Amino acid sequence: MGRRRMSISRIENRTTRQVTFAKRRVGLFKKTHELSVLCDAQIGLIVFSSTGKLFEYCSTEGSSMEDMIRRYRMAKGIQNPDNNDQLEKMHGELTRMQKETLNLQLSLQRYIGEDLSSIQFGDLHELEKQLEYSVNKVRARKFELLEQQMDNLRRKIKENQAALEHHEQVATLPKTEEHRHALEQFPFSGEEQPSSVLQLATLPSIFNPYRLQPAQPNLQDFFLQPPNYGTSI
Amino acid sequence: MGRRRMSISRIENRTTRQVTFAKRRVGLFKKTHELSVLCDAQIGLIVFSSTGKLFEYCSTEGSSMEDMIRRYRMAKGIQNPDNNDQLEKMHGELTRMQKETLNLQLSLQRYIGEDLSSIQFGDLHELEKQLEYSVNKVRARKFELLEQQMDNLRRKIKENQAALEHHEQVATLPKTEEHRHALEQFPFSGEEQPSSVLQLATLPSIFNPYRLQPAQPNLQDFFLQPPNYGTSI
DNA sequence: AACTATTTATAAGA
DNA sequence: TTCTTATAAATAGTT
Repeated sequence: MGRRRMSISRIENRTTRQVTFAKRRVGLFKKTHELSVLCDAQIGLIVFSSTGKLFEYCSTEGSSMEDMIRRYRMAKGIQNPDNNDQLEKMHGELTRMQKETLNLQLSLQRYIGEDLSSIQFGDLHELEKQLEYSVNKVRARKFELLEQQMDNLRRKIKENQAALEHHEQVATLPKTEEHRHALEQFPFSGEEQPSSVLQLATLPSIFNPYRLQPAQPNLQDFFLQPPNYGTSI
Repeated sequence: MGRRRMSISRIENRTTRQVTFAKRRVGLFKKTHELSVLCDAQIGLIVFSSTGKLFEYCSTEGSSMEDMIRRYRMAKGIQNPDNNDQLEKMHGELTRMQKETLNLQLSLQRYIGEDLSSIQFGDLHELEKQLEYSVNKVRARKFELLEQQMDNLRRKIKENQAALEHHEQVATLPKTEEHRHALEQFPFSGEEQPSSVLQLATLPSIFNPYRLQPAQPNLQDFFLQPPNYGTSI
């Protein structure tokens, strides 16, 4: 539809191509609009020029290209594959975690001696035994640490004494004071621990969780279950 | 471009509209293709007829409409807003829950007497006190329940005795056997509890979580942290 | 689905 | 660029 018949293949002349693009682009959008109006069709048109510029048309009824895309995907049976899958997965995980956390919280409550009214006698007895076992373990551990400290102190005293005796032979000034000071720097360090454990022991108190604060309430924003009991000690 | 000039507004005659749609649709797709070829443009065209049928064109170079959509969103700076937002949110929640669960698991470990090696002496002492407090609470509760049972039994015995005495006056057959049987049906039901608590007490054992199995390992599939310690009693 | 009178789109030129 | 115009293409109404 011009002065000359032309074959449909890429226009090599850059200028001509750009001019043609501009003209035909307008024509295409016009025809698109006409079709959508005349025939009551929903049309979305996305055009990227060879220079990368974006032109779009959408026969919007209030909505926009995104709605067009949604409808397109609906029609194709594609449910936003990548993203939706992930969402599903995450939701499942969240639900499971929620349950797990709830169970853990309930367990902790029992060990903390809260809300015992809902426990049957037999289970109470089991709980008592468990707690006794734990106390014994804790006491044993305390004893262990105390013994180690004692050993350490005894050793230090021995060393001190040896040094002192040696000193009395060599010089007159006693170094006892210095030793005591060095000891006070580390008020309790009974055991030779592997470094990783040492690190753990010096972590912030949030990692000594048995003195933890009540459960974070942030989930209530997202889900509907309201547990909301303090795990206070 | 027809026998008659026509205004661009919805064609009311259904048949005419559908015929026109078919004709113009072909024309539109042809023009779309021509533009993409002549001017080296990338074009995506989505058409829904008024009857809901989908037609699409995409100037694909190996890729398809989905790539077109991706490029479109890139160009618009939109990164799938709704969905991505939700993903972000969920991920945040999951991370928080993970931390919470980890903390709870660590707490439980302590109350169960496991992995005490990483606890400092002072904290051990606190833990001991907490455990002692819990044991006392549990024992108090047990005592409470026992007392209630005793009261119940005493009352039943009294009733029994009264009934027996009354019986000796009225008939000769003693009803003691029947009473004992009735009691055995409920081996331990000391207390008059509110119905909600009663319900809780008879829930499946998953809700008596202090005898719970080790933490569910399902998260390892999804995340990289491997806690994996049994919370066995 | 094919025809054709007419309108519309547009290639090339100004 | 934009406007003009000769001509190709599209298509409304008809068959």
